[in-house]
Amino acid sequence: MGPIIGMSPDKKAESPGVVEDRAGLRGVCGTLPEDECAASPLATSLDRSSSSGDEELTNLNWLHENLLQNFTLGGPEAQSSPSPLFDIEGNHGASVISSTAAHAGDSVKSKPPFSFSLLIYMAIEQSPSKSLPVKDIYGWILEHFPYFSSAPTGWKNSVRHNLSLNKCFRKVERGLGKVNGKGSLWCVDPEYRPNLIQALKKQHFPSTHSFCTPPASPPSAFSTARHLFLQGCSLKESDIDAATAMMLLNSAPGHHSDPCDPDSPIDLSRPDSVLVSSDPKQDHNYSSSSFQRCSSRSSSSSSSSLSSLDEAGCDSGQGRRTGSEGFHSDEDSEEERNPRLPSLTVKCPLPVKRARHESKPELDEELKEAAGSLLHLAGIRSGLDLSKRTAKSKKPEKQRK
DNA sequence: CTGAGGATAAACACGA
DNA sequence: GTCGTGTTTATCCTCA
Repeated sequence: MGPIIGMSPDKKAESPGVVEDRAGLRGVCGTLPEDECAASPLATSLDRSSSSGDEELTNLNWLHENLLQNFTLGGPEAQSSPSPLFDIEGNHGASVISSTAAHAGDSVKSKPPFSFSLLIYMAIEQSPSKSLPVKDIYGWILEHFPYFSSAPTGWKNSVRHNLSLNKCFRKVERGLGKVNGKGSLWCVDPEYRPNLIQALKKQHFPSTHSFCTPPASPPSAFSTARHLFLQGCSLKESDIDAATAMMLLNSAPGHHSDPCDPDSPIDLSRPDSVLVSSDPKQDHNYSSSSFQRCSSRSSSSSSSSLSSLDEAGCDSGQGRRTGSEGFHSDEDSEEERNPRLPSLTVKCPLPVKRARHESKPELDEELKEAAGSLLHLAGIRSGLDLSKRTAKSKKPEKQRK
């Protein structure tokens, strides 16, 4: 799936000048110590990009090099961290993303080599609270990708479009009863995080294999970067499959952290936080088709288990329409039956999923507990009336022409 | 050629 | 009424 990487670099690629680029670099350096910034690979990246032009967009050497350096900078602890990307305490993830975004941003005065989904993802992940209002997302993107400062305002529309359409992103109401007002917070649906990561790692590199089994001599710069990236995330394809299986067998509702609660970071090393399908048909997540192209050959093992998951109707429950976005699933119809729930409602890997593995009463109990906890965290009263909430959440039928 | 993913544009609704 | 935000639809482009 080229577009993620390509992102039509040629379309509006030529615009912001060096001055803006520098501005972008400044913004980027804001995330780094000054001395580091001075000696930063960013500079070289910038220089390189300035001199090499837009064709560099599809050349992710910058990412490779900078990621490598970033990991090096991160030191042993960073590398040993089970999940640096999502290690909220350590914030390694933030630095990785920051660096990645920064390098991407300053390495181009043209469009960043990331899809909007990834940009949004990075923005949100970089925020302390792991949730941002669109405005801040705009700001983050502008800060790290100066290209957009001079780009037509349509990109904001695209951002909103992505937020709305992509299942990866969930809206979190800032206050109770504020269902449709301005300024909702957006967070990354933990269920899709692995997929976003996959999108990142698979970006531009069709060969999953190269990632899983890093060759002595890198087949390509980015595959190495991906490898390192994934090392950092402790997330490998095999892990994903294993995680899926584990989830089926062991996951308990209580394990599901509040997706939008910064205090309950998603540990990717935890099976239940990794709901990823490697199976193209069951993959209703990020860039399913690209995954299909990239990895379907390598993992059909998880398809059966995932299909049972999907059959059970485990979705975000938001009933987001997939449209032409990257989240197609066979249970789209299920989503339609299950219209979008208010954010912070229990989302779920849920019980339904495991209906075939557990007795129903136990299941309901767990569901209630989990939902109650989440609602409590969210400050929402927990009168777990899912059906009611579902109905309520259903936006008043918009009378569209 | 086809299908999928992604980008973009536009229209519309809603709330502040 | 305006603006920002969120949703939805349509269209185009690129890539495998």
